[in-house]
Amino acid sequence: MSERIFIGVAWPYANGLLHLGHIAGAYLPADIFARYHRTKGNEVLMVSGSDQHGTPITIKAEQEGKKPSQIANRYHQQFLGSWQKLGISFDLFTSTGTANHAEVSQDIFLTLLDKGYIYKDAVSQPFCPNCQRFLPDRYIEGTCPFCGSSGARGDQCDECGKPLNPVELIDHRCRLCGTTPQFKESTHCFLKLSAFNDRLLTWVKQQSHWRPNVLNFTVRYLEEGLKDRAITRDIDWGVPVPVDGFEKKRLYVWFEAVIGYLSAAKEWARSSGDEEKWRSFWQDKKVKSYYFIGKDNIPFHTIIWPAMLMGYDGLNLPYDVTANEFLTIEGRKLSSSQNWAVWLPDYLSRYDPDPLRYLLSINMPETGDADFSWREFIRRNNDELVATYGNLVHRVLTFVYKNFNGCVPTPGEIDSRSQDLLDKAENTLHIMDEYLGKCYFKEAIKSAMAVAHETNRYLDEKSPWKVIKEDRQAAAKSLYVALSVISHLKTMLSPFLPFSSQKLHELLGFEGNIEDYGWQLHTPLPGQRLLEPHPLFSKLDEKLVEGETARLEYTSS
RNA sequence: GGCAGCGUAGCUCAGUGGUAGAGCAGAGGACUCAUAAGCCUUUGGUCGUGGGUUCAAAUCCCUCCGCUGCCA
Repeated sequence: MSERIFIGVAWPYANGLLHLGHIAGAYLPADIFARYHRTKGNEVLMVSGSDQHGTPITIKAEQEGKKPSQIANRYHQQFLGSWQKLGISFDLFTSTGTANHAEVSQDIFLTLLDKGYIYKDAVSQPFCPNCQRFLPDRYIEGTCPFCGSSGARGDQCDECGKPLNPVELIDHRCRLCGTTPQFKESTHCFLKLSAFNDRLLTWVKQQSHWRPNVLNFTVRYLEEGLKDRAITRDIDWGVPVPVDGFEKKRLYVWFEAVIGYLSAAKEWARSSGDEEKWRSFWQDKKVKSYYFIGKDNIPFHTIIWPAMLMGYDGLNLPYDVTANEFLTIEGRKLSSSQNWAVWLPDYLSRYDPDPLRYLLSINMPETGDADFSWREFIRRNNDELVATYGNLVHRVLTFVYKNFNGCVPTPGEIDSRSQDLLDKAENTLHIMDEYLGKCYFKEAIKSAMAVAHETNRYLDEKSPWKVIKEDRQAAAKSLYVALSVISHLKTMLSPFLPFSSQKLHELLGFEGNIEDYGWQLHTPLPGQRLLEPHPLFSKLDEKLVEGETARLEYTSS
């Protein structure tokens, strides 16, 4: 029975590069999940896009003397290149800068306004009399009242990390011209989150399949009680507020960005030629919607976005919000501003995608923070990916290629030891079904690797290189079984290691796209022609550890 | 200051009431098809500290220490 699965992935902010934390936290698990479901024959819609709005982008633009849209576009192009190289298979990766997104956001806004879930209220806002404009928190700087640093911003002090309100700053001033801001009344729109508190709590408590950290965090948040939040700002970069008198205001990013999940689905439908197709993912109650995000994003996806959807009515609520924990680098918290990170474009310029996908899969921050270190990366690549799996494939393929004219041998009758191994492979496929369906990625890939391990053991027991001298038929049988298991492994590992799986698919003499062969075992046929074997992965020199780690130290300030 | 999480073998991590686990690193061995890879055997932990509940605790409760995150 084919299912339909909607996959929403966190929207990366278009003011900086992607790093491994983003990948381990959201993009890789989402991609594994999408590939798995597509291989099973399910209909998948996986979308995301770059988040182009917000003051960090306008500040960066002003610093560089460019338009915000130029900054956003530059990073958007970078993102697209990274997805392609890393094999993150979005059905659509758009941005919040499209006319479609503005239209969809305004529709949701107006509907919520109309239903009374959005109301207007006056608030006091910092205003620069010289620039004649209201100032977002980040446009105010001054001296931090806690640590005395002179470069603190209105939202936070980078030096000591304390969050701040603009009024708390000592000697606060406009970041653009240095004038001391006044406080002026401004009318804004508020989302009436308080109206959804009870409904959300009832709904959330039914989600027993959510990860405990997501569920607990959300319940506690709701039990404390939601406060209404302003969803407009006095800025000119963003989605216009479709209300008279709000011409100089914009929708606040956290309200508008989550709507991207819906607007992207609509854009995807339009470009597929069937404008109404988005409905099959958003209005069919049987569809399950999954959201892959980092843990810092939980309340937006388990509270705010569901509240907006409840208020709008008629669209599917999230089925699961799989928030991953954080990735640390060499034991230290990742920090973009301190440049303590491994940047994805940099990684991809020097290494293959699958080794990274492997490491981040088997050491995914699913239930707790996980660490990335270059030493561990190289070790996992050399001792596990190359030695256990890659070498298994290579030793079998080269031996068969040399001794059986490059063709799959004919097995004869299968003995019980061989049958046990084949059964284990088949069982593992079912076990992985179970794990992947629940988004347990670590356990899933571990069980596949256990099959590779078992197959190495099997080969040593059967030692076809010795047996072939007296009993060619017996050697043919064990090699045929090994080839079969390898063929199964390429399927099991394909959501995790798409590039090498496709390569192995071809080495084994299969044609076309591995994904089209389905989530089932494909035994090569006796006589099937193999391609000349080449190793799937390469060993990495351990000396790289030193260089890469030093590079990290050097670039971080 | 409030809330939450974490602290398990040298390293990276599993393990939520019933005789401490995996991989890697270390030691020894048999093999040679393979990217000196693979296979077998093995060393190694009073599960952060102190207390409590229980027939039984890494696992539940409390104290403290250390680290992290969120909030104020």
